[in-house]
Amino acid sequence: MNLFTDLRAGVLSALSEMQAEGVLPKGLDFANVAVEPPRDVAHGDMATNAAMVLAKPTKMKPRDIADTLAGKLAADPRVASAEVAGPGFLNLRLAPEVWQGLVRTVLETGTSFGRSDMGQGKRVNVEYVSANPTGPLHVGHTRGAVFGDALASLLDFAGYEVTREYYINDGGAQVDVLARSVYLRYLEAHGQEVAFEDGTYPGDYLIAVGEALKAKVGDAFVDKGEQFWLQEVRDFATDAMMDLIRTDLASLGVKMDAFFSEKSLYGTGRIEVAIADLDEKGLIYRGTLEPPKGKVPEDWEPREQTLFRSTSHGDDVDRPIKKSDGSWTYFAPDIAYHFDKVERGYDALIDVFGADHGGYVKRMKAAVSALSEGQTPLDIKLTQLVRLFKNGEPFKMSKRAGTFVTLADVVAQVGPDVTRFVMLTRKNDAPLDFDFDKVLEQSRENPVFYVQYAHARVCSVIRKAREAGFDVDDPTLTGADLSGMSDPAELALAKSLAEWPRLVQIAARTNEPHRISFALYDIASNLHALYNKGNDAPELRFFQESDAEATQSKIALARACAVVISTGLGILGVAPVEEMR
RNA sequence: GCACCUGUAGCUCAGCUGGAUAGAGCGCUGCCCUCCGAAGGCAGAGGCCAGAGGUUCGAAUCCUCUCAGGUGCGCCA
Repeated sequence: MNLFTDLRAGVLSALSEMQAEGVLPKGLDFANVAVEPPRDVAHGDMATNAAMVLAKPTKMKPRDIADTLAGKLAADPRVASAEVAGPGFLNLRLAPEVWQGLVRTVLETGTSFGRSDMGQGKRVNVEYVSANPTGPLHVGHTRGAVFGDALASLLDFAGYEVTREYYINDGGAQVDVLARSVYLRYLEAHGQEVAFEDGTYPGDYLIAVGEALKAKVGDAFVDKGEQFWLQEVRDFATDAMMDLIRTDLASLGVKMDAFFSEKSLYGTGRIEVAIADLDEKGLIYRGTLEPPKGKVPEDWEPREQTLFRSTSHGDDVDRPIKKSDGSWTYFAPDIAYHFDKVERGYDALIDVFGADHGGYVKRMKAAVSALSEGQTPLDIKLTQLVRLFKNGEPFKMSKRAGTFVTLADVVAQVGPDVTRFVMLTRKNDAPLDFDFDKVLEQSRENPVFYVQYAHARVCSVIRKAREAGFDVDDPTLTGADLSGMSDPAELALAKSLAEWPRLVQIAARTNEPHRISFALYDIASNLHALYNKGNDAPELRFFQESDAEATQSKIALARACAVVISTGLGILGVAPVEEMR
């Protein structure tokens, strides 16, 4: 149920009636007719732009169309009044029963309120995190992980069939570096003095891996050349790193449906197949790229390479898929990976990258467009930097200074729920400030607290009513008499709940889960406003000590609010709290 | 030099498929607690939506150009 689409259907049927009566010509396009909440509440509950949209094609005056439409809509029992305003807006005021019915609907449908079939079961693959398996996840990864996970849940809620996927970059040179670093720790575990030079990972997290390797192979690799151990240590180390990463993700409540190994593309002909597909389409050729304009690398010299004609699918320059020595560039396995995703038959692909991969977007889109012949849309969401603060002071992250902040650090300090919510309080393409102290503050400034507090308040009221012996279970609340719900603060809260299904759809359509956080904040502030109003107006309090019926009717609204907050937090992957401590 | 992202109140940011007088929090100003719902509440001031053109009945939103900040730019992933 979505009040706005319901009302829009009413508007459309009134419009076609007008066509049947000859007031409006046939064959009009109603696609741009919208029914939306007006920005200014003084304009009513709903507004439609129908008259203005249709004025031009019909060569009629907007106000004439609006007047006739108003007459028709006034006959709708849901509409209390319909007024023409401004340049031709039609403002609708809805009958109180509509809002009462809405609260009942929320209580009946529970956490399914706002679910939709918008996605029509289409299969979407959301790839996120995909961090190199060379160490623990840090703060930047955390944002990508939270964003991707919430987006996946959001799309699921909007009726898509979602796969959450992680691409393991275990095929490149960085895993050789990892293997050598683990080997050093292994030697260390055997009592040797080792030095970590440039090009190795000195992090402490590899000490345990070195020891585990010793436990597994004993001294078999000591004093042996790389050719004896590199491959095995590489596999051992990447497995260990992936275990670490999975543990990190689990601590945030992120669980992938699939892990895809880059390594599985090498030596199996899978890269070759993907490239051959592009070759058949005439998009692979040998050539030499122009040097980049402006700042040219000092060692730049023209080289003939194997190139992908990505410019034919919207890229700025063609991209190399083979290095000058004939080996694959990193782009080649990525093409093969996306080819695999296309072949798996997804209706849409989404990649979540860090902002530093921004330069990679066009070529990836070009590749998917070419591989799927334009059939599989790929949306790439970039998550901007996270700036860390402590007590309002910027907190620089540095591997060398040992102030490297990992996902595990963040979760350990503020908990998974706060971490997730805060990471979703900005849109993905804006930088995010994360202050370790502020996110734990209990004040209105802190959206996490504010939203959780709203939910906890409702729970507390319900507990109180139960202690008084009132029946405030959901089935009872659903049947409560809501006819007394008429205070502006009550109606404002009900209206913000009515917008929930619409907001979910907008968020899903734009792939922007942060809209959920803002919607929840809005609902929470309406609840707090109503609660505060109860200070001066005792008749508005949710808990009416001597009146079970009034309590049930008031709590029905509060409970509906809690249900929606809980639903929204569920999409964000945050557990609602029942009391603040 | 080119590409992508960003630019909205003093600060941090929302803003729907283009819709009416552009919103919130903080900060600022002024009111409101003996107790029963102040981990606060109510009200107010504060804007050339970076700038200039254009499209439109209508632009913060779409197009072009300019300016400022961030990110990236063949043989790193």
